[in-house]
Amino acid sequence: MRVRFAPSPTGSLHVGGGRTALFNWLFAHGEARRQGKDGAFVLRIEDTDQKRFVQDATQGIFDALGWFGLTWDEGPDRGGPYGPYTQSERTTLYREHADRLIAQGQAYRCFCTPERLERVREEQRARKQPPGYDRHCRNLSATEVEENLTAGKSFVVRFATPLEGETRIVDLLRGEIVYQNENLEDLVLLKSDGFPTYHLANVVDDHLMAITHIMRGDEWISTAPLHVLLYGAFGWEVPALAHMPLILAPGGGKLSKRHGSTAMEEFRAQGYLPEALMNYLALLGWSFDGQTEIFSPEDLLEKFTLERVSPSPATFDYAKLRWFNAHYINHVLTLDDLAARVVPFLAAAGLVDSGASDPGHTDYPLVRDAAALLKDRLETLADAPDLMRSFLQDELEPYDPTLLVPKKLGVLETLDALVAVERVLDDGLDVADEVATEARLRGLAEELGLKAGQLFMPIRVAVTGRTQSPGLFETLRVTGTVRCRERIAAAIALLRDHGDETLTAD
RNA sequence: GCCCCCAUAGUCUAGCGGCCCAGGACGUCACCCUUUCAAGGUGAAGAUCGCGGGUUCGAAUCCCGCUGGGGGUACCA
Repeated sequence: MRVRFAPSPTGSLHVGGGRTALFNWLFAHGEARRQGKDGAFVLRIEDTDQKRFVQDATQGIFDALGWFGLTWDEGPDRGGPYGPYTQSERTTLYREHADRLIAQGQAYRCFCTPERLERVREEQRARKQPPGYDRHCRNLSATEVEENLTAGKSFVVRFATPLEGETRIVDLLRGEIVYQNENLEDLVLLKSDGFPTYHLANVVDDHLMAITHIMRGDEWISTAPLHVLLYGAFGWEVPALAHMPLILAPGGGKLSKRHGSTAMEEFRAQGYLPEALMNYLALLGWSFDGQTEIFSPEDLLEKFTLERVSPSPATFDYAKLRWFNAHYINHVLTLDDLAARVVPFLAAAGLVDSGASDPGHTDYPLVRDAAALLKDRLETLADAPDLMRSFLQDELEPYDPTLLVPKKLGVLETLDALVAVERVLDDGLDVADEVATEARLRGLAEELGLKAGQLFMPIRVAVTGRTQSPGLFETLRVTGTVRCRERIAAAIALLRDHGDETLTAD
């Protein structure tokens, strides 16, 4: 069984496209191969629209799919027995096929200008008729065609759609759908610039590339009968069709920038793990048993069946994606894996050297320790710089001194408490020993007549610059005795500097 | 306007005639844990299965209509 993913390089890969690619990949490398069949996933670039072509988009698609974890068996970059896999390199093929249809009388040259087409449509709209091509050139005589040709008029090639009867398509997810031919149009197969439209190129390539199953977005379902008619005109067998449900935006309609990220590369940049995105996207339209939620790529390969893909459109839920991502960070990734993945984000923030993902690097142990403390509150890898900063730099970012003063405690008491902590550190307390540190600080709280929390909060703020952090003692341990000592001293100085105003305000 | 698709809680879904006065997950709320915040644990609220007709002893499940949402209606894919 052979499937294909056929994006057009008009921009970055949309999550909808990413999911279509995923389902194709899961079908070929999972379902097909499990059945002992040959399962090939073909990547084809459909760059037939010269106006919308974007220079580096193809590379961007390769990168996005590669990051996502999909591998293709045949494609522009790796070749294969049915190449070339880029449509702009196959234009003679399409022209030959268009000519063949003209010779068979199943396609014709249309010399109508865009202006005329527009005028016709407007008149139809004015008369409240369905807009569409009026088939003006469908019955031009051979001599008329010759005249136009010798006059050098530009033309497109249109398919001569049957005027009556019906066309049936079988969608694997929906069953049979019947279309009345009278409602179908004479679609353009070849544009005046000699490039094919999607319809021609797609049908020709899918056949020539021996594609057995077409799994594509739902937006193609209404042109499917035209494609089936085309297969028929060529005398080819129609591949199995399955239209994947659309992904909708939270408020309804298409998912666009307005709602948040839409491109695969954006999710990557925002610190989403490919396996979390894959898990989430797989469950948007597919389910295994309605109970299981967590599926590794291997699980998906093992469990995916096209049969269990739902035909109804699904709304993209950013909150649930975040949950999956946090879950993978916290419960699925190993610490070493997480540390390595977090480094690019930390490096971009200037917190560590980009080589720190190497276990042999001097910064690595610190990153790993910090990751161990913070993994339960990282929703995305991009949260890492902010949350891990205090462990990775000597100097703390400036913070509001009033944070040091806990509720129900005065500035002077807080000052006393911090001075006491400083003394404890000077007496040789080693924060590397969490148990000893906790015992000593709890004891200190008692000596000072404070609740543990009242002592812990000023320390936490002094050491991290914020009121929220992992457990205090592990935080101190990873921060290190020297930095702790410096930061306590800095906090004391800070409180003294702001003492006057704070005291009078108190 | 015309053609087509879809329709279970705010969201993703299980369900394919009786096991369902509907199960799981996200989100929400509460409680527990607790040095803060998370994470985790427990629990709760939330769906007259879009509406109306049928078919059937029996329907979320089958049929029809309606409504709603979505897609297409390009020399874009």
